[in-house]
Amino acid sequence: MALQPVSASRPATIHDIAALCGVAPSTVSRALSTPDRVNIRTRERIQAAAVELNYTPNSQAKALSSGKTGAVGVLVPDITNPFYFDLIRGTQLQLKAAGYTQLLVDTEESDEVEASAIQQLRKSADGLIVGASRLTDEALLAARAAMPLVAINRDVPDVPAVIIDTPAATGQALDHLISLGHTKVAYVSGPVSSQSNARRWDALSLASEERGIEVVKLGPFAPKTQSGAAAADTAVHSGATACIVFNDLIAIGMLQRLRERGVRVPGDMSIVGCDDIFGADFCNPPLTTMSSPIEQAGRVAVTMLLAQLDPLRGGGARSRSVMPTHLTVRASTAAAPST
Amino acid sequence: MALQPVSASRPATIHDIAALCGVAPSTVSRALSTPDRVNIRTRERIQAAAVELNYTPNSQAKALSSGKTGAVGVLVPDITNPFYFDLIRGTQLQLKAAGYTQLLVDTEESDEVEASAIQQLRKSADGLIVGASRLTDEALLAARAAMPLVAINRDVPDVPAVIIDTPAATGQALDHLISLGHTKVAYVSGPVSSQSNARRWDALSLASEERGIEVVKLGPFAPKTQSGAAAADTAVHSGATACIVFNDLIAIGMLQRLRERGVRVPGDMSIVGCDDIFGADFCNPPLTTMSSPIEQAGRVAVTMLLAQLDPLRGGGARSRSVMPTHLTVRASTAAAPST
DNA sequence: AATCGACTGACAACCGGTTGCCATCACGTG
DNA sequence: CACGTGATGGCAACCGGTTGTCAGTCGATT
Repeated sequence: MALQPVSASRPATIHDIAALCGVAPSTVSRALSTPDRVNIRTRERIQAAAVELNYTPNSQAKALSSGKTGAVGVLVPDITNPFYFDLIRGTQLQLKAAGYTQLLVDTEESDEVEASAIQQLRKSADGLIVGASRLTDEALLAARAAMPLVAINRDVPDVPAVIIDTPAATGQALDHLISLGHTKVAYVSGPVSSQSNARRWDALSLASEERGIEVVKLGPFAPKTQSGAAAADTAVHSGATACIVFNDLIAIGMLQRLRERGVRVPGDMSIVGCDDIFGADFCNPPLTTMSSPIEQAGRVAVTMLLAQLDPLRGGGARSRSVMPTHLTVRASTAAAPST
Repeated sequence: MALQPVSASRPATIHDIAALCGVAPSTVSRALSTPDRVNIRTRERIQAAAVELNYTPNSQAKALSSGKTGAVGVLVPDITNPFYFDLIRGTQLQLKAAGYTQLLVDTEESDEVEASAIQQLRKSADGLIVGASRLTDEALLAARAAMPLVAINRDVPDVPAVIIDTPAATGQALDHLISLGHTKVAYVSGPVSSQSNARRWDALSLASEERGIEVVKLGPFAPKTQSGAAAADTAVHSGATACIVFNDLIAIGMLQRLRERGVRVPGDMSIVGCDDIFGADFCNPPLTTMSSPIEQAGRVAVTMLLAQLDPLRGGGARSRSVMPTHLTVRASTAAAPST
């Protein structure tokens, strides 16, 4: 595509094209959106004029009359959480490929902000992708009833969702720690309103029971590096020799605090993070963590949403997609200290 | 605000309210947007009905008739670059406070994508914030002529801009390295299309001349951690004992590569990054870098843009804002190795 | 009491498209 | 040659608001 300069004059409308070609505006509309409905010669004249006038359809007007906005809202609790970077990139790529615009909203980890954003977006978006919703099951179901929606990391019956299966990986993480000789493990938990957190803890306590090992729950902690200091102190005090941490942000914060306190990682304490975010590979020591295909999850969510929007093309749309997760072992885990 | 459940029925319009109150739609419109224009009793009846019907104005329709979209486009070259996280958060916060919606677009470091995004946004946004534009000066000026716009880190006459003054900090960085005894310094450069890169190099070569020290230019390299490997190898080969690097992403990548190669940082080679992004404080070793008030830059850009949009309120709107930058010394710089 | 103007509400046009419906026309068929 | 048919283009209503204009009401002024 040639680099069209942005002209300063008023953008062209279908009326301008119509006047230039001596046809009715409705014919222009058809020539551009339902080409078969118009004689080929007229159509070509119109298309040429459209190019000449550098015509771009007004998306507002289009949305108003057709009811389709061509936009999809993407809600995330915290834009600055690197976890969501990859998610956002995934949705952005896939939406763009399908000709949709992404409306990104930061819900600030608040159910109220989230609810009002959804309300707002009912008019301005065709569908929604909701990351780690803080809404109640009922509210999410209601939202789903009002408009096409795909949840990410939120498991509610009848709400289409992409689930990153970190609970399954917690078993792997625990086995990894057991194989290193750890006998007392702590789970450093995230926000209470996070369903991922609950699911992960459930899976972990079940797994620990099966394996006959003690796992204590610490927290909750906010999913930020700054929370890592408090988490680290609590972990040390708990007497555990290894921690499975809600996410890498907290884990990285713990790493820093532990170093300050002279607690060696992994010598004195092993740390397992979750998500394998940007930074997990170059922090000190590099973090053993549960790797998630986050960007792919974003792409899958978009695909599922578009299938809802356009059932014809979507075909056999899945309403639930579970993304596998695996443990990436780096240098923050090692044999338990000998007592 | 109460948590309004999202209802499944068709959203209410001013016509619904009008019917309920037995007035004309135009009166409803005025009651809500020009309250003074309507008798207080009618107004209150209408407002009550609006609340009861859970009315939300249709932003598309509003945009179409009023010409104001209530949205601002924010263009960044790469969403997954942590530098832009902070910028995005800054713009998001400030825009939201002013009642605007943020339309985030990733231009993929491409001038073509950027130009077409701007073209697209002319209709759907009231103004634009363009981060690190890849456009030519002329194209950017033309865009500015077509719609309100604030550039970030792009210095073009007559284009309002927020400039993060990293060039000034390069002098500090160089002095820091000189004081540590370094005599051969390399500048690891970023993309050729980046104006920040050019400005930084200019400032650096000027400063080096004044101080009578040799600075060689390496690169260009893409602003990604993956480029760090190539950059590190080139830097080692150049014989320099210290590098000032285009940004922290490349610098962090270099850190990793240098460790792999057994080159000690800062023992054998000192590294200075730029931007102080997420991760610069916890990489290994923690990075000496030029800290920028990035989130603040985003907020300032929004303020400047809103002043353009609403000259009445904006008052004495500045058309250029320079954000100071300072050197944050961490552990990636130390005395030059004795030969 | 007549005049004036402020206040208030309704009507209708408009923003830029989409779409149902109808009129026209050319063509093929019986 | 009359008729049916499909292709093609125009008209007008509509999406949900905004806004200019006008008419009616009412109190105040002279």
